Amino acid sequence: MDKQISSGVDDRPQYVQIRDLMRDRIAKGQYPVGSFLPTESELCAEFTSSRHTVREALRLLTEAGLIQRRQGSGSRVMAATPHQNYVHAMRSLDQLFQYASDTRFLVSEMTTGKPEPTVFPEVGDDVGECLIVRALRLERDEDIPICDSIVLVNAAFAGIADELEHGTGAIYRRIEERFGVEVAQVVQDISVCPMPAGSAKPLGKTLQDVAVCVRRRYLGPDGAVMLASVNYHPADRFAYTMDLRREGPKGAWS
Amino acid sequence: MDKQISSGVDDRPQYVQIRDLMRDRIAKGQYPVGSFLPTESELCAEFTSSRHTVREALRLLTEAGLIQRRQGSGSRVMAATPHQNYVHAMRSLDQLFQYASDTRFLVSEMTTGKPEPTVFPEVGDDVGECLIVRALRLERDEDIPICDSIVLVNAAFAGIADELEHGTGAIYRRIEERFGVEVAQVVQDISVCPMPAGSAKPLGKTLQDVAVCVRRRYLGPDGAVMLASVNYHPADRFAYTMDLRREGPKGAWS
DNA sequence: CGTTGAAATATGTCCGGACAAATTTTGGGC
DNA sequence: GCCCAAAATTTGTCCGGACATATTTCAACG
Repeated sequence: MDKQISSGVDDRPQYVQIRDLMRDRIAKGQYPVGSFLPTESELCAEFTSSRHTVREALRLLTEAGLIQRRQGSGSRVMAATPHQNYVHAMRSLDQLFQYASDTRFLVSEMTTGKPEPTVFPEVGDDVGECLIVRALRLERDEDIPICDSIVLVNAAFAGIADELEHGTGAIYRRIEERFGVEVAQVVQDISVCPMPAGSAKPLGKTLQDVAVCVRRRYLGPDGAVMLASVNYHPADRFAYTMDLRREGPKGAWS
Repeated sequence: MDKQISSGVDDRPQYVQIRDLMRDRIAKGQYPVGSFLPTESELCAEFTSSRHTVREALRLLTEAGLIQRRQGSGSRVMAATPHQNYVHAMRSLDQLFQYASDTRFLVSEMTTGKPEPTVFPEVGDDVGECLIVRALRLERDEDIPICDSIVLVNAAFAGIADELEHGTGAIYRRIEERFGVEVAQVVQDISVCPMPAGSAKPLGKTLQDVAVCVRRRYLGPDGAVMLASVNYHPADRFAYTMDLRREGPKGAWS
């Protein structure tokens, strides 16, 4: 059996377990914002893990913006929960758009028919039968939904339906590989809107929350729409911070 | 002297040198998009480094979105260059906030007191009396409100109150000029939220609309908050479209 | 020819250790 | 009390190794 950080069976990697435990402690205020986490050595002792494993967990907490680390000083708690507070590299925003390769695609509905003009106003009226997929993207190793998606697949490529549920990676890329075609152009439209009724529940949000809506159209060399998608993201994932430091004072933690 | 990955003196960490070298190779097409990088073992041999060091470099390339790694498979090149499109888009989004120099500042309320912790959670509890200004920014030559602002001015700089209503330009800049101090650091936090009740009416919006919230803190050299502001923008000003016409690299757009 | 299962391959996880570099703390001198 | 140098502390970098797990390859089989 795998080594357990806390009681109960948990076959996830140790560093994920440690990260979650520390994240919970931070959220509960056991390590208040502004305070310092125990040193790596102390965490190694507590979890009976190697320094490498502990550092891996601390690195995840750093990327999540919960802590900041400084050589010679320690690990300081910067926020109690992700994405709401201040010092967070802009990199994280960029990473939000790289989710396709590393996430699970959980299909909840798959039908064929004409797309609703209100859902896909950009594809026009002259389209015929399409494959329409409703799915949730889940973060790797977690059950956290990244976005609720409605995907429209041109009938010519409806053959990928059988591998949508289990495959990984971007759908357009699999279409390219399987059918030997190439996406020539992608148009993306980003806006914010109230959380749609259909997306609130699967995303664990309410109608009072806000969604970031990302619409994409993938066009072939002939200009025809190969693929179109509407993605509703929980807006709080998009909060980000820019540190516009000008030659900051050395001792000052931002 | 440190071990050199390439010729010449370079005191940066090995994994940074390896990352840059691999990044250049990818950019030059030595490892084309879609191809696989050498295995970790091969890279260890080439650079005479440990696997840990090579993996650190590969991790950085992964975070940059240049490669994608899969257990059992290898490291696949996903893009020749970092995601310029998104970076560019973020920059333009940021430019939308460069309004301060060209807008009118319409003060509706000016008081002194302790800031509400819910409005300015980032300044902490230990602040004393501050100057608190509620104002609307109006587009130049128009009466269209750009955003609803709540500005917190450190008591030490409350003297600028008299010129707030008529001056132009960024407030922090005027504080710098008038008091001979310098802002050492600016931290900006962007998120979206439902339209706050107090901002809906002045902005001509309803509670069902969405607001883009921009929070800024201007810190002095000693780390003290000189100025803090919360700005609520009508979200529809921020919808925008990107044309990601692709040339060559098949990035991970999803 | 397709299928299955074993072997080879490649990355993921984890260990223990060593030294380097940055920061903080300590203590002596003024 | 303040300043400066030495010591202690803490994270950063790097090494070598081991086993686990996912994928690919390939030969044997039907």
